[in-house]
Amino acid sequence: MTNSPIIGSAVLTPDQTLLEYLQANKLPTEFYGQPTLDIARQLLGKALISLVDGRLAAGLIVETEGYIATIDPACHAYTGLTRRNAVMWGVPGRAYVYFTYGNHWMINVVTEEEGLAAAVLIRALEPIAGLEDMRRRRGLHRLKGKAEDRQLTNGPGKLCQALAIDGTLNNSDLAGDSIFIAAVPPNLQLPPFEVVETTRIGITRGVDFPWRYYVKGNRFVSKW
DNA sequence: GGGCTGATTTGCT
DNA sequence: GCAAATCAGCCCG
Repeated sequence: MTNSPIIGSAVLTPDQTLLEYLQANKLPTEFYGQPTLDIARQLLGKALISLVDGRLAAGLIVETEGYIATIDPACHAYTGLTRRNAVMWGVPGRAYVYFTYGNHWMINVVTEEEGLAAAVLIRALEPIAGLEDMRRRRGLHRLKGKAEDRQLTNGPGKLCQALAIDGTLNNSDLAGDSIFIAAVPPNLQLPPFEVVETTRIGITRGVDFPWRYYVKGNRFVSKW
């Protein structure tokens, strides 16, 4: 009960029931074959779920960025196939998880057909389930309240830590069991929102591409 | 709230 | 060697 989300009209959703709903509403693999930037927009409001160590943790995607190797110097695959970026060249609907800055894992959704390297970086989530596990993994266990909860998942490194996503999940199927993306039940959906389209964060090349998308006004967005 | 800086490892040049 | 799709801590005010 302490982990159950309370949304809108104070409907309590036991985690077990929520998990069953999410598992039944996974986005189909065909979804990921659409153009990358369409996917980046459509992922807003969908849930990213992790079932690691038997624990459910999930959040609504509120910020994404597209990366497309053919024309984008900021894309890891821009200069060609390497061992690190190999998953991006593969089939759509997989997770490209990589390590950077000596500390942080990042999760991307692989898009486009096999042979075209492209992906959508998931940059921020609004937590909807498993908040106590997120606090523990983030080292925020003693912190309570909304101000601190914002720190759980308002950045790409933070959300991976909160959901226990690391390199062992690289190339995993996003319609699979460990991590997956799904539509959420009505009581957990974001209220109707506008999408802000702007330039990407933390890069030094391709800085003018307006390939970052976020939910306008959502407080879990990393930067606005 | 904003700016600066160190952390810490991987993989490419 | 060094830059990297970042973050936390510290300073300032």
